[in-house]
Amino acid sequence: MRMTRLHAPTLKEAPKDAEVQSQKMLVRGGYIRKLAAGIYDFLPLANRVLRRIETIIREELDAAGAQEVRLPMVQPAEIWEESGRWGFYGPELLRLVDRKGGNFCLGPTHEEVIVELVRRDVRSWRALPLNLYQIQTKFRDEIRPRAGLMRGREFLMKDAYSFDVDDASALVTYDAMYQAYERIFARCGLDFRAVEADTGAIGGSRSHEFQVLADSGEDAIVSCDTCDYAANVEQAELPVPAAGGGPESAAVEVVATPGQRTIEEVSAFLGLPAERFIKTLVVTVDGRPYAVLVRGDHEANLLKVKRLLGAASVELATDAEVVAATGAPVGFAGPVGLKGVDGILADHAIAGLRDAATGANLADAHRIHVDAGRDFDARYADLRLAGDGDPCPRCDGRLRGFRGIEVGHVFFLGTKYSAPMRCNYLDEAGQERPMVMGCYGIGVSRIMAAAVEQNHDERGIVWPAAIAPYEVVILPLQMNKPEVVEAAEQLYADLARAGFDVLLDDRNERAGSKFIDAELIGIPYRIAIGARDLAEGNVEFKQRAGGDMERVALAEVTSRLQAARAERAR
RNA sequence: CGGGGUGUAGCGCAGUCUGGUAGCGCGCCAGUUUUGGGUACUGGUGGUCGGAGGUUCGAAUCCUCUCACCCCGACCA
Repeated sequence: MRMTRLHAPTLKEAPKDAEVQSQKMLVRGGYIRKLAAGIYDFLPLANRVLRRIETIIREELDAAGAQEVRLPMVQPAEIWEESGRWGFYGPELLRLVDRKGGNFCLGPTHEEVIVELVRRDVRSWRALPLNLYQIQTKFRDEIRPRAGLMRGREFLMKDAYSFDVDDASALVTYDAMYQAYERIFARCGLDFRAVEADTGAIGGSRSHEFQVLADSGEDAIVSCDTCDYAANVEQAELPVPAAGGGPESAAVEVVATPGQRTIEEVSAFLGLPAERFIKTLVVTVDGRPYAVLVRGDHEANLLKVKRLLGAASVELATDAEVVAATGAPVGFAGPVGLKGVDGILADHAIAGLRDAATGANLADAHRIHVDAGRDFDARYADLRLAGDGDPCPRCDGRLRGFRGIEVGHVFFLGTKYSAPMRCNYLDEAGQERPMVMGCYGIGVSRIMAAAVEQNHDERGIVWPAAIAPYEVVILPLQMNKPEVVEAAEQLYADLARAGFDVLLDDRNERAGSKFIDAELIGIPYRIAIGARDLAEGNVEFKQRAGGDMERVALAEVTSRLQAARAERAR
């Protein structure tokens, strides 16, 4: 491709609404343009990157036995009512009404559509397992789209759905997809971790996220420094700590703490370290108030509360609800004598606490010398959020915290959709059974952004070669020197013939502009042709990812690039 | 949805307080010049000042309403 023909409008300055590096660089490099909040145009360079990612996905999924389909984006409400999600999904589901008054939505995901497709035509155990996937634009009306492509409303996604005869077979499929995912992200040149994850709104019983490690990631994950345990912090389990205990403290005493609400304030005021505090959160569980206790230096994980109680919703109580439950303003709740709640739940770390401090359920007052067990009772469980430095639940190692960008997610769904939607088959005994499903997503456009987040420098993008829009860029440095232009044209033709995706910067620009744009766009290999070196029959070869500038004979360029390719493949 | 902020040329911004009919840098077009890290100079193109209504002799500027976008939070996962 010639730069004079390529529609890649590069910018010197990033638009002011760009927030993260990937967004700034993709906009500046002429890859994307924003049309509306969370909705982007993909220009030719971006389209090429997306296609290369798609190709890797298709190769690996086809090899794993999946088949590609294309499903509608506009979906009728009926199938969502049947699965129970029409009422459940919330405003994130963009709903439409057609001219006849029929209700539809833009597909945020395709479980309903695929189940409708499969149950219609698949009746026999002989047809299973079946695994279908598509690569398609999805729409989720996010309340707040942000971070460019990383959390848009419209985005490109690969979604796959598997159907098996039983759990054992479905787990084999799950593992095959898990391994295909590892190959896909590795081939894309990403540094990632597969982590145990919550199943969330999709539902199901087993789930892993594939997280690209990047400081700008929205997700917090922990990974053991010794074994291979890794999990989203929302999901991460913590081992039950050794029972604390110790001598009984003095009798509980109420002390005045005027205006001191946060652990930090009270800790400073009373001169007690945060780990001697019992933090008391009032939460509303399916409409009923509960107290959740965690140590002052810990954070509660409300998802764990939700799972423990099997609740549909758990949220932090409003100020009014706190007052109703504790009789005191927000900031002074405590477990001692707490009557206004349906139950008191406490993290394991609370069990051994002696001589602790906590809210007094009175305005401007706290209690000290509080002993767990003596002064209050609670139901103990693992309720806190894991973090950097916490013990691993599987071995003696320590958990380390990372930020991640979720680029893939695999779910073991079981019969969550197949049972209510009657997606059944007949087994060998002629018995009707629900199919056992799995679903598997990859954020294709998000991979593009994540790759940039993980691979850039101050000058621009540094694409992993496997997903770069072009492999080589040729820069003729003096367009007024016929021999330079001629050599560049010849090399361009030769490299194309040798099977390289090559870009020729044939613009009548100065050398500086060409270098700067080539670095911004991030093409892995750069061949600069200048009159001085050319007189000796040489050109300059440089890899975007680093390394020194190499002087290479013009005739050797193709073999030098082939060597670079081979090096990469190792 | 709550809080905060911004809308003026393709991009980045000044002008708004104190009303007088729109400007700077970059880009783009033409020419000259230059040619190994965003050359220099000259000339030029380009704007319903987010939109509607109002006040006024006169509104980018003041008032009312409205839309869009961004940030923090909640939400989602």
